[in-house]
Amino acid sequence: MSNLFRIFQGVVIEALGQLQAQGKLAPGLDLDKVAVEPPRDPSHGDLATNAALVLSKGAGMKPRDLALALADALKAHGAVVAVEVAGPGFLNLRLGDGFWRDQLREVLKAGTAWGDSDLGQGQTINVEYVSANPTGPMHVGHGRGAVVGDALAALLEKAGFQVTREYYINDAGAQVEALARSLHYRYREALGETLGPMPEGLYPGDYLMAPAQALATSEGARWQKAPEADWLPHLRDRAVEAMMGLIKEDLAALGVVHAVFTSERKLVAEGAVDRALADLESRGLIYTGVLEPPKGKTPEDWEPRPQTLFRATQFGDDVDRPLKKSDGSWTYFATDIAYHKDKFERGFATMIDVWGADHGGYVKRLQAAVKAISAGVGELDVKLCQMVNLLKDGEPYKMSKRAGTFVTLRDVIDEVGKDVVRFIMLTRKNDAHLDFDLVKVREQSRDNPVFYVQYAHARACSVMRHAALMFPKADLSRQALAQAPLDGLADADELALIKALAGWPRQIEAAALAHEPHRIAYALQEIAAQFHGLWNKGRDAAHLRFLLPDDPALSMARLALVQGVALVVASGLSVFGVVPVEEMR
RNA sequence: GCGCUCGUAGCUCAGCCGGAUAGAGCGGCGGUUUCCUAAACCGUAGGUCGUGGGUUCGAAUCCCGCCGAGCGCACCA
Repeated sequence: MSNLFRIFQGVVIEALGQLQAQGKLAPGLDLDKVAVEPPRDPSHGDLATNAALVLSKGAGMKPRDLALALADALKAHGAVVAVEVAGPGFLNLRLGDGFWRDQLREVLKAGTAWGDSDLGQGQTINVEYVSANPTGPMHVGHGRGAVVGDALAALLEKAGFQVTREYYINDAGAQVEALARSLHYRYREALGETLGPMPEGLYPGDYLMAPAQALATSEGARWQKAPEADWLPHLRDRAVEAMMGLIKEDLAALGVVHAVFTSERKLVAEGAVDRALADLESRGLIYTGVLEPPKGKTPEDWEPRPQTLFRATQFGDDVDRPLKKSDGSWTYFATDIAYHKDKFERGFATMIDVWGADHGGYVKRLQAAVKAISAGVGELDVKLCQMVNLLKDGEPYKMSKRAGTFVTLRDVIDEVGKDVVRFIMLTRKNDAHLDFDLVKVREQSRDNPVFYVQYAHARACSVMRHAALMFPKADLSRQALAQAPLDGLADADELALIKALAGWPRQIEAAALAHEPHRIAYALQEIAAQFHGLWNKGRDAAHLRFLLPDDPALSMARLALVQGVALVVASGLSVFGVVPVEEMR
């Protein structure tokens, strides 16, 4: 465990135990609320604990008295150089410079594994993301879900969870039948027929032309005049296969690879839906009833009729939800229940789904279903991704299929590169709108976070390269730097940067627990800002420069810090699936 | 009408399962600058955290009402 805040939480709890053993503190207190965190204001110290505040009531002591007693106990710890009671009863701890320098050694020893955590204890988590309908290439919005899901999966892995990346193929509904008809249409064109514009409700994009041509070549005209019922299943399979091929190419271009692809059609064919619903049925959670129309917005063709309903209201949903369509087939919800039951039975008590925000109204019912099919054990977290506003130099870059300015995910990746796409997609909370400016993301300026963070890494690498020239005989490997004397690192900003690097494991754990990969982007920007700030100090004050030709020893100490920065930036970028650059072009 | 997501500085947004004087970038204002290759740097002004209650030692954070924005609302996914 490298999260020193968790380590010191243990230290505090141990100290409290000592007080209890000495009869200075009441026994049997609930210590769960005792937290150790960084103080808002660094001048307050390095660590702060609320122990006295949260325990005072149960202990029957004034917070300040408890704090003073705890302070005495904590002073015994070797790394602690000062303990102060502050405010209403906070305890601020200050750790010695030597402790922090040792933390930097730990960073160097760990390399990009710095921040890896045992928090998850190998617990399995299923992250389902993208799951775009196989009806065409991915657009930019899908790309956001892809990046968020992928980074979240990597983040959880770094935090010690065992993650399965999964894609659910919606290959069973009316949409893929429309896709099959669209393919048939293109197929007839490929065979030489001249048809008008694609009928309403079909997929008019030209991405079906190649699969249609392939179909015409390999299977000839046998489906050209045949009745729909004869060719539809076959063409549907061909079309889905082709579209999944497209999607996988797009994902590959983005560096996203799923471990498991689950087919809705296959799930239905194997009877998973029947089994899941039989299970619910046996527990009395399914009934036939008539739903009220939504108040204030009654659909025009509303007709009260009995439906097969799941008792979602028993699990926190607002109304009971239909499982069968009027034609007798399953609703999407019914198959989704089966799918999540399947995931649960495959060993995933914790499931995360990444969806577009327009599916927000669907969250409650599926969470209700997960509770129902897992006897309350399973947990579903849904991350909703808001829209991506594509801009070009501040102007809206409107996407319109008709005007031919439809921008696919692939277009954007080809234009700015996968690493830029990935990073930018993670610079906002998933549920906030995201502006993606094709021009600004390539600017080399302070307000372009991709550049700013990459530049920190490149600058650090640049300093290392210079060091190799300046001190040709020195061993600059991170292992060697970890052994170097670091006493020279004494400037306040240097120590502050070390503390930021030392706090990295906590950032990883907090982001992982919250299922919020975007926090890593902000953490990286802060570390980059501190590093650039330190570099800039060297411009005016020559004695603060990293490389001092006349002082190899101090240079080595500072190179340890520079190398530490590069490693932490690389550690964070690896979570994002972004390659750290060694120099800016 | 109901539900979901949200409402923080002029703009774009952070704010870590409640914590100590609310942060960053851009923009504004005032300076500095060609420097370890580095496309700048330093300083400064600016906020009733939509609003009204409540819980708490303590609320931007949790609960309720209201206002406003986006999304969704049987049988599409």
